[in-house]
Amino acid sequence: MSDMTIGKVAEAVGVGVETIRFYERRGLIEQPPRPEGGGYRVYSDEAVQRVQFIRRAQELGFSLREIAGLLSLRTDHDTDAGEVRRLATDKLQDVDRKIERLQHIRRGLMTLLDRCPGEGPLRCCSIIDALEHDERLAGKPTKRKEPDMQTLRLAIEGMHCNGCAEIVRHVLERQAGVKGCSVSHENGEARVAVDTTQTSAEQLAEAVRGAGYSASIVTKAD
Amino acid sequence: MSDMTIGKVAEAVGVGVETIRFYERRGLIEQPPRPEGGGYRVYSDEAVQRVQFIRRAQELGFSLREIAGLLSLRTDHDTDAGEVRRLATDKLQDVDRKIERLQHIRRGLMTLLDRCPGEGPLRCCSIIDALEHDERLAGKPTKRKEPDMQTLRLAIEGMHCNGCAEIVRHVLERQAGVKGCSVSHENGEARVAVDTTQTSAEQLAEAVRGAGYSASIVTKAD
DNA sequence: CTTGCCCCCGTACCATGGTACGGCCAGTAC
DNA sequence: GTACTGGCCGTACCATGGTACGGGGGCAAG
Repeated sequence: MSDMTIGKVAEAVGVGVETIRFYERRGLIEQPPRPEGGGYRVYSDEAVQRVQFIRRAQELGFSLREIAGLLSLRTDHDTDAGEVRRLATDKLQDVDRKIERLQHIRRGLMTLLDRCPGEGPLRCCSIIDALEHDERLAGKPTKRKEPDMQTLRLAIEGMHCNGCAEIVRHVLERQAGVKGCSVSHENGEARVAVDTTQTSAEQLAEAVRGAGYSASIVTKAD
Repeated sequence: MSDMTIGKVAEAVGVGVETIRFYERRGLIEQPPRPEGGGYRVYSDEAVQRVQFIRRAQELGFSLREIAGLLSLRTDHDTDAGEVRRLATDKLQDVDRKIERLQHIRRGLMTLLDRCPGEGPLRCCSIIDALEHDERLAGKPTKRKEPDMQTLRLAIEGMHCNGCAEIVRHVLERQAGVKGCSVSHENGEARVAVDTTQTSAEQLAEAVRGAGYSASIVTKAD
């Protein structure tokens, strides 16, 4: 398996030869040893591993720049696993933001399709109409007047690990009006920054219960 | 309002001057009339409308190329509204595919974070480990062996308008295993296409209740 | 009539993740 | 030995949606 040419590596991983050279230029993989005078690159199994690492990380949504970071963390033996975890949670938030944005777009399209007759002459087309004149499209989701931000605290039982805390955090962050929150599995507590014109401590607690934990209100909105 | 320079138009719409010239180069807006010999561009209100049209369409997820198509449809009086609707539904599917892809990524990240200790030396890091050796990553979320798709029906009370129906739809679509659903505020009913190996009618009803509506099961999985 | 702001144009550049091309050389198979 | 496959290298190019820059000119107010 060792001593492969670039073409073999590319085939093994399922990418193009040019792609591997591209990763090399980007500093994601180091130049493999070569016979002096510069003949063919000679790759080992590790190189294949490395390229697969890159591909898997890409599937998780990491950019090449971020993957370069992951790879150097991996090599650096002082790295704490918490650091990697932090990168992963950052990426999760990033993905959530993208999903949120797409769902906003989705709602817009649905609204338009809802009132679209679906046929007839163009001047009846509600979609074109909306794009031309509309304040409704931008107007509808923007009509949140004067948010009232507060920080609420919930006591939560039943979280066994950080994974649980993570789940609770995501449940909370999905709630309307929640701008951010931190959940500690050690303390059994969540602190939630929330716009109380859009939700209440009760609703948040209920959402957490819906995810299978017990929740009670420590500090509620005044 | 008429006879504006490019800067005024840009300000009115809230984009950069360069952006307008860029749209012009792309053929999205035609060269406005100018004094012979070529002085400043003179824009009318229509130009502002047109740029706003472009921006709104972008907010709905259309690319500039697609917007060029929409604009020419708009000008062409033979266009049937059905054509526009088709473009919008195509885009909706497109958005749904992107959401689907992001949710796949999301599930992968969550799986990793679930089994991550969150601290300790790097060799214990399950995330790096997974990226290095894993078939599990692709394996875990893919190990949905033989999904069992069914259509369930829920009776839902408390939906006052299409906005409510929309909320319910989104709550349902967030549930694991839900592939699609339609919610009618008139009928007080939701039909949900679901993989019953991943969730149940009860869970879905509970999710709807969590959003503040009452839900009962009309047709459950067999 | 001069100052100063805005606009003109063409071109280059940003990030992102590659893909393509052309001329040349390494290695191998017959 | 020679033909052929495949690797080497630098550079250019793809789409996407702009942003930046520099040298020049229009236009209006003071």
